[in-house]
Amino acid sequence: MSHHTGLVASVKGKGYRMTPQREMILEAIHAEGHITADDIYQRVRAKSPAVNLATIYRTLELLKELGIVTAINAGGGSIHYELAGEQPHHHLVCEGCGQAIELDCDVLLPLEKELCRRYGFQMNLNHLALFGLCPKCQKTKRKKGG
Amino acid sequence: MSHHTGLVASVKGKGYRMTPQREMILEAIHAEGHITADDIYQRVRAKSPAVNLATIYRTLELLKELGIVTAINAGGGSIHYELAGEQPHHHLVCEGCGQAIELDCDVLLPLEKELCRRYGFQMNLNHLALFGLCPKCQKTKRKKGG
DNA sequence: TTGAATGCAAAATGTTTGCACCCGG
DNA sequence: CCGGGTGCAAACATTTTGCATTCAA
Repeated sequence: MSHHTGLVASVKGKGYRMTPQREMILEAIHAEGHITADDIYQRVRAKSPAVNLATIYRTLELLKELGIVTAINAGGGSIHYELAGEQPHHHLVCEGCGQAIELDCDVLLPLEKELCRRYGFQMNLNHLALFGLCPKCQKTKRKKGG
Repeated sequence: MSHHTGLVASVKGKGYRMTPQREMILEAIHAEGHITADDIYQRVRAKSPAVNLATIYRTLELLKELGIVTAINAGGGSIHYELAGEQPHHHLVCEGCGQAIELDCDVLLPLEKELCRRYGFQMNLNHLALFGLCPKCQKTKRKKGG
């Protein structure tokens, strides 16, 4: 009984088949929190070398449609995926080293309110990626000549 | 005498050559405000069919290094470029109708401060796109059944 | 049994690079 | 003149697609 049993049920419940590939993919996403298609591929291949990258992408597409995972375009190459349904949260993506820091969603509430008040704009809080520099890379940049 | 004369001077002033290609590329960015590499390519090709896409990318790379243009990763495929030096600004992008509302940058200052205080994260305020629904599309969505 | 799911290979997309030639300063 | 800039072609990285085969239900 693995930790993503509920997700397996989600897929089956919506009339889709559960395959070992899909189970491994869900497991990988669950384990990493957020992960790229290729990282899922590496992880799955470690268990089962025959699995194909196309399957990863097709499965991710399906899981997106089912609302089970969300895509995060963190910029700079590849898309990250994570389980939806987790309470909405956000990432601070470092433009220096690429790491993504998790961001408590309450940090954004004042901004959400203000956008609504000033522009009548209803901000999408499903998932947001903010770009910038993490503490470490700020230092590095200062050394190199910023 | 075109409108991007100052930009041409910027490039030459920093010891780089000004070529017809670079001039057309600058003109395209200036004309569109923000634009993808491929859209620059189309625009430039209309004037001068021999120009190569690789030149567009190499020029954009140079212009970025010189601080003349900024790259905006708006998610979903291709990177947008715009002239730097414009005062930093942001967009509220409506997921319903696609329109982009300009956003005063002072709205983001409290958030910037908080991210710095809580995470030591230095947010990139060059250009930000926030997604959501404009007032009109909020109404539409309510009608259709949201 | 049977059509959804997979593997494989090839294509599409966006971007980068090596190299010989060219031309702006 | 000469090194930076260009065109061209090919490589690259990520993602998508067509098709024959396989397997979950």
